[in-house]
Amino acid sequence: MRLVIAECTVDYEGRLTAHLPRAQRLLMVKADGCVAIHSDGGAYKPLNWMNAPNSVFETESKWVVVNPKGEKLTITLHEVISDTEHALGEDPGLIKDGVEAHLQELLAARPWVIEDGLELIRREYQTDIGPVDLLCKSEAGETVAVEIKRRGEIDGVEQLARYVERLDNDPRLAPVRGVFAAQLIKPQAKTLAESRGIICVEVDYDGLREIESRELRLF
Amino acid sequence: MRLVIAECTVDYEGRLTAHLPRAQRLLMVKADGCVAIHSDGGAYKPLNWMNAPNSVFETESKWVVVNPKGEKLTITLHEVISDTEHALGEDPGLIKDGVEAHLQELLAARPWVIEDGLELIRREYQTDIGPVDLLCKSEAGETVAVEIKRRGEIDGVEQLARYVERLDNDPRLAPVRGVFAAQLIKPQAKTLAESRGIICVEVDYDGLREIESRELRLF
DNA sequence: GTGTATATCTCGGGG
DNA sequence: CCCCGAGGTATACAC
Repeated sequence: MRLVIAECTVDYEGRLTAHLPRAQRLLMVKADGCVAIHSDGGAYKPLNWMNAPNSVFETESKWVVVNPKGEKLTITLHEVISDTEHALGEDPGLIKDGVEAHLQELLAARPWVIEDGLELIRREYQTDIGPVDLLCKSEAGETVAVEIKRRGEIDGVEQLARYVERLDNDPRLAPVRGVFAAQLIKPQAKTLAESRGIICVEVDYDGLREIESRELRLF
Repeated sequence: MRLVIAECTVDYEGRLTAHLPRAQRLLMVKADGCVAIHSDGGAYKPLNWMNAPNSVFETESKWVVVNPKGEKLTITLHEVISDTEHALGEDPGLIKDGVEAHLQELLAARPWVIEDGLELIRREYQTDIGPVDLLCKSEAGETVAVEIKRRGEIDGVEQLARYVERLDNDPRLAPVRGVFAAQLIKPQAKTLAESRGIICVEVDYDGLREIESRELRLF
């Protein structure tokens, strides 16, 4: 990784046009060739950047970075304050826990948590407009499409409504109803869900993990 | 801005739980206190981070970063290879062009580009589920809700459909129809729009800018 | 490759 | 403050 501290101006032309007036900034060039220009504030997002794959053409006072899509980043260097390089090697990568995929796993194994008597037919059931998180059968014999989110917002309700509409046209599945399951469901999403005939269920993630670890300890 | 190259392990507990095994990485600390941990690849996104506002508690071999929401980032330093600091000063900031706001401005001033005889009533017309980009009146006297996007995708059509449904319930506005205007509209979005009775219009952004600059030169 | 859904999204604006 | 929408979203995954 190369780190350059420099007084620079920057121009980007691509999906939009953008310009950075002259100032001191950090230029970060990673091993894969991607370039990021950071100021001394503002979270982790750089002011400007160019992702790999790209090509860097470097002269004393100017870097021109282009990519195959025709985007172009031009960095004009007025003064270089520091220029260092460190070989970091491959990173073993981030280990995550607690995202939607895990919530889906937990619920797929325990669909009765969502609704009494619910039985799983299939996870990630494919439709021609995308995958339904859980396809289930209710105690009364209806098909139930379950959409799982960490945070339940309007988009998720729309997504589920599209699936239910599509699935309900399949005579092998009809009648189909929808259940929207999330750790937290926003009021707007609840209102929209109700008007679409979709049931909302708020799920206790920590409680589910508790149950999971108890089950694991039994075996 | 402080830049540290170090062999480290990292743990994050907050909105999720995440762990980074021991490896060499860049630790970036900005003037506002935010911390980002970068590997030597993977675009501009750090492996792990903590945004301002936060507090950093630093000892020889460990940094603990906590924020008011109760999130916690723990960095264990096994070996520090480099530790430098540079004062960059305030950044004048990015100047952008070509985003949705500008497209909306251009169309608000020339609604006839969207549809012959269209007249603007109001920009950012507020409804209880959000703002409509342009509210217009057609030559035939209907109300027309216009949703403007740079790239027209399914989400935008759903959003517009919600607005039209809501506005059509207002007797002062009814009948209301929708027009979906974008530089480029994806086939799926067109199909969905058609099934919702929404008209699609593809807008020539560069052409509009041409017209704008010609108009400016006249005055 | 396109299409779809997720994200510790980030960021900015409005109430 | 939260809510909402846009983003050069980036990223992963299925088809």
